[in-house]
Amino acid sequence: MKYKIKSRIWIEADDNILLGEGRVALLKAIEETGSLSKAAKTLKMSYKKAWSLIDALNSRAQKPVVTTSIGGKGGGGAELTDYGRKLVNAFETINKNCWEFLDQEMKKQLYHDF
Amino acid sequence: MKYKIKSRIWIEADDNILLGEGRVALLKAIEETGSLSKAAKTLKMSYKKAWSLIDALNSRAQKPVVTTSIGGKGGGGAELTDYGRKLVNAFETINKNCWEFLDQEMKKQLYHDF
DNA sequence: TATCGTTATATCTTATCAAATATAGCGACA
DNA sequence: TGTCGCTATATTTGATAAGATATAACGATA
Repeated sequence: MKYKIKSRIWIEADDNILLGEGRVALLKAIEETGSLSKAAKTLKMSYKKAWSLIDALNSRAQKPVVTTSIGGKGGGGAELTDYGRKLVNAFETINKNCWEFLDQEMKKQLYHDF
Repeated sequence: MKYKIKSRIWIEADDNILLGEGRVALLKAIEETGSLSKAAKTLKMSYKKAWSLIDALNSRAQKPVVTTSIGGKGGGGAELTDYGRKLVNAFETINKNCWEFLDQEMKKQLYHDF
């Protein structure tokens, strides 16, 4: 059997994307670097795109996910809120469980044919 | 809770997409109409795109999924093979199960917060 | 053998999205 | 008070995907 099953999950709020794999990766990079611009750089993403993603995320989430500061020591920065960390953890847990579930489902089907 | 979880699954063969929701919808339309061009029309898709999808599908699948004929009564046509029908059924079963699984997973997380 | 609706394919144009560029403003700190 | 790296935002350019258009070939049927 050479077939592989893949998946992509995301969370929506009011029919708009709130959180998907890309935003989760960005959130994790923000947590590691403490800055939106550095996070964007490590993900080889434009600052603008990173900012847009976080802006949409914050405006649609029920509580702030990322807090930012301008100026001051180091020029400013960005960091996750506790709520943001919870969201990331929940997303990654569900995503991992989904992969395992789908692998099982695929094996079930393999008993039959293909 | 206003958050909703969504998903998209697909099957790959040799790191190329074999079957996803779009192609499954196309296959079902082919089965209903007996023709690639009519199927494309009902899905508001260009014939070219439909043909490309089916061409990729047939060339990557282990067995033919769609058979076509040119000329003759009605000008020709397209129909699913038994193998194609099995693929469609397997995909839709897995997809439906995945949705249910994710809804459950989401509820588990809701016990905690959000 | 002319007609018809289909498959099959190439080419060109358009639209959409991503990327690049530019610029303003901020506040700690030296 | 000048510098620095960062956030925040608009605008322009470029690349890639999608769409439109055109055309050939095919075989049953009348």
